[in-house]
Amino acid sequence: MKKKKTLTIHDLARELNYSASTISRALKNHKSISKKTTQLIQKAAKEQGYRPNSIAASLRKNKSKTIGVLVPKISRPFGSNLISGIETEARKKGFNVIISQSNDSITNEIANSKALFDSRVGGIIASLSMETQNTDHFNQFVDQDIPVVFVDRVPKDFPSYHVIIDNYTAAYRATEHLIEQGCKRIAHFAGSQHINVYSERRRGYVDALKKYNLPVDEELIIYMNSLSFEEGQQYTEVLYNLASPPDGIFSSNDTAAVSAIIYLKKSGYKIPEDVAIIGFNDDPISSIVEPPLSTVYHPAQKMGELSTRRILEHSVNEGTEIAKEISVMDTHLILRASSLRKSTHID
Amino acid sequence: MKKKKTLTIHDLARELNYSASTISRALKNHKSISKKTTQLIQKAAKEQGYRPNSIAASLRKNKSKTIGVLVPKISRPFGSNLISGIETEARKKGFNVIISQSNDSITNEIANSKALFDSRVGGIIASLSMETQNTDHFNQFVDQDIPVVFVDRVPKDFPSYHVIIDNYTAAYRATEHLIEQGCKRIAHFAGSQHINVYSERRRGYVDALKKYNLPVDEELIIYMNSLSFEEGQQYTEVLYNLASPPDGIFSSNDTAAVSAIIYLKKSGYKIPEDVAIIGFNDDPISSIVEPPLSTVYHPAQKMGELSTRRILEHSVNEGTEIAKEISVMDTHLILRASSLRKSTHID
DNA sequence: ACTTTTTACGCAACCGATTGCGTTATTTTT
DNA sequence: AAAAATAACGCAATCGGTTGCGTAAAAAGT
Repeated sequence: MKKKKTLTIHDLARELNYSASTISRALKNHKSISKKTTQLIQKAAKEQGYRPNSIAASLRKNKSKTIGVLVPKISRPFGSNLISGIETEARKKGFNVIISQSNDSITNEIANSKALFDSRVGGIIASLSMETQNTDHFNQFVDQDIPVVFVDRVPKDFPSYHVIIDNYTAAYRATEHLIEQGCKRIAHFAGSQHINVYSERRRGYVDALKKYNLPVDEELIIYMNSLSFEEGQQYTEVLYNLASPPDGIFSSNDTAAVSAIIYLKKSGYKIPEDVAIIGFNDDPISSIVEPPLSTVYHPAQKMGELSTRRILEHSVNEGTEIAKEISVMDTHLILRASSLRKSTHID
Repeated sequence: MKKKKTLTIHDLARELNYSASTISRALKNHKSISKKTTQLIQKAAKEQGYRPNSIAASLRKNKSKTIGVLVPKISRPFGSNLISGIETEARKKGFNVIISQSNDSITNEIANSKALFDSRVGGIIASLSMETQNTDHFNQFVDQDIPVVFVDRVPKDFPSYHVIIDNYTAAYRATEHLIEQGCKRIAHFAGSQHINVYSERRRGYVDALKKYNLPVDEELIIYMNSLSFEEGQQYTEVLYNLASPPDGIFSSNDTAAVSAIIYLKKSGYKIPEDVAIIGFNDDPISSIVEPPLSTVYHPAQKMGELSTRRILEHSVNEGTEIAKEISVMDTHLILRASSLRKSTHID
């Protein structure tokens, strides 16, 4: 099994009696090379299956056509849809995508950021881990003029692009919807409050209650660590052992919302009559659970595409000053049976 | 915003009065450098935040610590779990993971394989697109002694590692289970038959029927293109407009199985009493649908981890002859309410 | 005390493409 | 016809580590 040597521009140069520079330029359609020569070289390259070594090009140009991605978990719908969007947009422009996941650990996030830096990515797209409070490990990129785009879970202050949704308004609308459906005591499944998305969702929830003159009862705000299925079940039980349990739940994600639906049905509650529920994200399970879960559409894939475009723009306008620039993407409520009470239709 | 220059070993060399070779060796704990010098250099490197340029190393060594991944769709549970497993295992060993998705198009698959080759990946893990019948585009890797691992959807003949499950036996067991539950007319949702996983599942289904002396009725075998939710609904309708509709369905994936459940419930059928259903994959929706879907556990994450280990082994034992070597991973039935008839318990 | 080995490092080529600058040969301009 | 401009290409340095080979000094062996 002898390794066939890969063809280089030098091999082509020797064979065609041109210099390596001419080969290189011809392959890039550089204008200083005559049409005839260019065609001849490109033909030969193609026939012999020449494949450029992008490692060499990256080294020379001191930057690679690669985008580094740093997300909490790839296997969650948000993570995989985000990455799918990034991949789609990146590949269109000939960029590769290197992925990494922090598993919501700051230690991993730091280690991964170093690995991505070492491979000299041309840009980085990151969604912060649950544990991340300090973002110094992203400074190395800024120092090198490598564009950083934070998406969804973003830091408070960092001079870079942000691609987010309006969590506050979405949460406000979701809560308002439950109120319109007649809910008087609405619980909220909240996440860690140092993460922007969860604190904003809580804020929207609280403000909606206030707006409609409903009391804000801290007893009804459940702070979860991971908003997992198990946590959802566990805290739903707690909630419905209260003296006066809630008649509505706004959950910060679909997983916990679905687990609440399943738990409550088993306990004999009617959804949405006894308890109206709305989630967040529009994960696949939300349309499968019975009754189907109302939720907030989360444009993960599109956020990935836009984040990538931000990186590529910067890559073109080399040296553009990086400043904080925020793109807010649209979301909307997806109303399904878990929150739509018949009475509404009768009204 | 002037770009800080990145520190190189040459900078360190100048500053510490050593040659670049010594710096390089010291950082790698090469034995030919004295302990004292090694410590001194490592200390200085750390203090000044030296970060190796892995692009340069890759060029020189003519191979990168990078694994290329080629899957049909990242956003499907199988794709994202596979990638998650790959990422986890690769990062442990300091390898990066470059991803790409074919969206089940052979054209994309070929283009992506070229892109991965151009970036000189150290190995490649691929799951074939629906359209792939010819795998010549993977020869370039073999020619360069770059290890290729095919996973799940694999070609018939290709001298490389394969990581698969025993689709035949899993399908046989799933069908057998339906028969044990009393089904006499079992339909099968099949995928494209040139893809190993789908033809094997069909084969297992057919052999189980034969084994139990049930007739194989081609009318009950539905060949779908994508096994999507929509296709599932569409063909379930066809199936239940037959003169004598089936009393059981073995679907090649969960998505179509779930769509059948939903369609059939809406049409007034009882699951599993009228129709017992079993799917394949154990996607999250399968445990959420009502009744919960029986299915075949598919170890996507573990398959990713094992595939990665195969690549890394080869990377260590440089020049190992690449031969066809197949790893078959365990699966098992997950039995839930969609297929468990009460009568069984009464027997 | 002299030879052999080992230790500790430096030299310089190399990986493959890119690019600023320079050099002819050919055209165009005046 | 001489000067200027342009076209078409080559030279050689460069990107940042890596590594085979060479060498001087120190240690070990006889």
